[in-house]
Amino acid sequence: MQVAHSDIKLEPFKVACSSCNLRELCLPVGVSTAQMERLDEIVASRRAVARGEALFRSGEAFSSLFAVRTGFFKTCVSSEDGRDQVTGFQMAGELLGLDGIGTDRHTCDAVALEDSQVCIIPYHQLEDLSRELPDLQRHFHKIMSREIVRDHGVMLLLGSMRAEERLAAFLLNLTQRLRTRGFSGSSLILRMTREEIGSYLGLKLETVSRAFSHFQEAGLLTVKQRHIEVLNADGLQNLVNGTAC
Amino acid sequence: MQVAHSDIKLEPFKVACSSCNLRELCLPVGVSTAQMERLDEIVASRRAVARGEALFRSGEAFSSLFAVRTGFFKTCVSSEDGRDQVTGFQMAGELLGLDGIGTDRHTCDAVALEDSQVCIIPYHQLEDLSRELPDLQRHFHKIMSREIVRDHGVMLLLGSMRAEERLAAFLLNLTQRLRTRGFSGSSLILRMTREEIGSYLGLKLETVSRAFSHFQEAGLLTVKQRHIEVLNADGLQNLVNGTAC
DNA sequence: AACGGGGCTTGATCCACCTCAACCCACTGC
DNA sequence: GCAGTGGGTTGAGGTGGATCAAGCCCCGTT
Repeated sequence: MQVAHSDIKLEPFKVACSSCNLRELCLPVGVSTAQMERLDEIVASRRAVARGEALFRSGEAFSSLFAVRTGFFKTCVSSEDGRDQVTGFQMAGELLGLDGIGTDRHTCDAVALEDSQVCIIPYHQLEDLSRELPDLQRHFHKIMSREIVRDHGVMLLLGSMRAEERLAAFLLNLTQRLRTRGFSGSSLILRMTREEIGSYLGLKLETVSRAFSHFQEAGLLTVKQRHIEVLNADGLQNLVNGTAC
Repeated sequence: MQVAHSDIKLEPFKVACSSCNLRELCLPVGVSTAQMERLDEIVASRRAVARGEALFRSGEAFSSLFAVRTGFFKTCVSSEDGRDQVTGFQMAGELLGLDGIGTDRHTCDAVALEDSQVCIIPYHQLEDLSRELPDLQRHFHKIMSREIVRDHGVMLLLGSMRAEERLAAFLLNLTQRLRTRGFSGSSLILRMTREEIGSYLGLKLETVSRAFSHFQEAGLLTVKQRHIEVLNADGLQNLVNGTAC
């Protein structure tokens, strides 16, 4: 074993959207290759975030957006009185930090659930560039809009679904996003605890655990720790739709 | 009385952000008076929406944003299986339609809760103009970001608060926004039904009604139909904070 | 004045989820 | 190997809010 300098932390390689395999998922969607060089100029560095570490915390000054390059994050808001709510889980190609634009301060915490890397997108440079590149501007707006639509979907879930429906919807959403990224979509490893899932879904961890067990008994999936094997995605979908009672 | 043409519906007057009394709340915040003339060019018309009527519905093609000029709206999403969730209430100066940017289709319904007027903001023209006016661009981004932050707040509410805490938080939010608009903040008239409040808060209308009655018994406010008089805003705030059990 | 209806209130009962508690399992460090 | 620890499961019992149901109030209509 002659591994040298193995714990490299920051960009040993040039970061470049133009050569990134996530460019069809991430910020550069719709930006021509010629224009992407301009984007490469401003998205010039990466940052490693170890599991459990925060990329940013609520209250910190906002200056950059972050694109998940590898790994997995959660975002959570908390109220003064200590209430805590996971507002989302982010995987490769997804943007973190949009909440900070409104007040120039981050309004939530972003915590890595596994060792991760993010690309740093200096926000003011992005604004400047998006004035020059309409395609970039358009897609950036779409990303923000979709975040709003996603949030509305979560409100629907929290406001009107029962526990098992919520968990089924959550699992289908996860597998869908994994499939978009070229993963199987039937076999997945949860990066978050039952408690974090529960917080996201407005449930207690015991309820999440029971729902998993029940899904397993019903033959919808198998659970082994954090490893989930989805056996009957349609069954989960029916649950979400209220078709199966 | 020599009023002629009194039931004018659409812009008899020139619509102009520059002379609008909502300009400190609405899209033009931060835009200089010189630049505001450019905005006036694209925000050229208004639309009246009668109580109960939809400004737009989920699935319709998206082409414009709307700024509430007068009146009151709700937005709601629904799932295939008929679940319904009110995602927000909008008053003067607030923007409607941001959800449509992501997919070029509206993803929710916007319904007037009283006779209302909106200013029409053709979206592509706004994009074009915001490339020329950095102040406009910046504020537009802030508006979208704040919508995301607001949604996170609703998730916190839906995911971790009990019924009375939710209603208290809702009322404080409403009075806060009314105060920003120059209203008293202690006396308000609800434009929505108990059922709509319940949908927004993830509760049944009976629960909302009981919570109101309980608040009244506790001397926090008086309820007469849709007329609410807040007597003890701090008391409501304590409820939200969990200070008072 | 009577009628009708939508919105609201209130009571009684039920049940989905929470709470509390015990225990298990996988992993880590000694 | 063994103890410690954090995460996960499962059970028993409690409860907040849903559900079901009755009746009221306000208002517009006849």
